[in-house]
Amino acid sequence: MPIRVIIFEDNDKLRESLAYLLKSQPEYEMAGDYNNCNDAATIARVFKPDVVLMDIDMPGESGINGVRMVKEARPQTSVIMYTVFEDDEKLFQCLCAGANGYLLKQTPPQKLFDGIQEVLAGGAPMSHVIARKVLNSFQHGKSNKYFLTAREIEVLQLLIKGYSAKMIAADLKITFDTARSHLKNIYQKLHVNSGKEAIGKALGEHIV
Amino acid sequence: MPIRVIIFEDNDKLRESLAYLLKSQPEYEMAGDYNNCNDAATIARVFKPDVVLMDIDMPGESGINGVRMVKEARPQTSVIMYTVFEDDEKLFQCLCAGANGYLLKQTPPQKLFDGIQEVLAGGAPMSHVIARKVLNSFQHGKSNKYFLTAREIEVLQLLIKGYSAKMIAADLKITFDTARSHLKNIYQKLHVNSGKEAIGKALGEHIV
DNA sequence: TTTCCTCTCACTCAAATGAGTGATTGACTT
DNA sequence: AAGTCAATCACTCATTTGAGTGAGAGGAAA
Repeated sequence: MPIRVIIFEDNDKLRESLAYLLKSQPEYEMAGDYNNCNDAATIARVFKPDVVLMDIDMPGESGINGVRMVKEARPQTSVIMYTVFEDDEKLFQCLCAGANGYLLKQTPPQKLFDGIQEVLAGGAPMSHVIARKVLNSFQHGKSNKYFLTAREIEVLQLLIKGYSAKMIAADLKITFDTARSHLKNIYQKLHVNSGKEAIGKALGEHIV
Repeated sequence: MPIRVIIFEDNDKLRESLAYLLKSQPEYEMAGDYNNCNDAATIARVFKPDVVLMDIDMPGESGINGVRMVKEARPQTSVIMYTVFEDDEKLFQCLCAGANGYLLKQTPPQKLFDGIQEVLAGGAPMSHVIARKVLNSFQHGKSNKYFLTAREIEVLQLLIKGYSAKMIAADLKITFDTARSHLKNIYQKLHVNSGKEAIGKALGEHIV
């Protein structure tokens, strides 16, 4: 019995070439390919795919919601994210939404096929970079979903105590500029634009 | 049966004149007067006072701990704080420690006697200023132990959302300077020196 | 009536902050 | 050997912030 695959990908060329590749392999059956995932739930229910390849950035519903919809409609379907982005935040959201794998588009087709086999075997195919990030997120005890480094967490903790950049620098025995550099990186990872927002987010989401 | 009173007050003159006043009234019995409350627990247990007059700022154990000790040693003893300070923070701490009344030292002796009667009748003698503060602290739903005004709470909530002074001003339709004015007042009441600290304290102590 | 408090607004000044950019080092991976 | 990444440091620039001080208007309380 061939493996039923559905693709959600708004880039027409990429989607079609992927579909062509899969169709050319006897062990796969293309059950459909779409340039948006607005009806992902229905599609999953009707065509009962074994595997879904899902892009993240698509017009209309994002692939993140796409995962959610597919998984709610048909939990036994495996969903593999297939995207150029390795955005930490989106990565985490996809995993929370129930994605079973996360491959970057730089992945060569053969690896993609391997990934499909792996996910069907109960595995979790991930690009190396992604895998490390996921693992790291569990090392630190907290819910470090923004992938802050150990040093950045230190800095964030001091920031929450109300320390200024100068005080943080003194406390950690680093330069003023280094402290500010860490702060800037933290703000980026947390998607905020100020220390105040960072503190609010950190305390609100129990990052530290 | 005379009312047994004990005074804890480090100002010798004030303590002695209070003691003298009380001794001159037949309905009161001075059970002791001390310039510190380090042994307040023992004293309360041994002399079983009906009422304790307690200063806040004393060498050694503070009057705040004094209240706690007396109340733990002998819960049926009524404790009246008698102090020059109307510091919001200390006021709150005293109330939490179990004080039954809070009179300012500007209170004339006659009012002090009235207060003693009131507390024995199950009342809660408080200077007017104090009374209002205590009431206000319950109007706003939260644990507003820093006596922030309604407006200040609004501002604080926006601050926690990461708003800058400029954004707060726009949101509340007030001037930039007024917004900053509120912020400065909030920092004072919260005993902090920056918005970051204020956010930390507010979220940490569930003020909002 | 007078006092007190809250909210409002204004001005100044030094310091802190956010942003942008770039560079070096060392560790670890591939 | 080449590449990636964390951590370190540096310099600039416009903006924001904390502080200090002062003041007026309206309302509630004594």
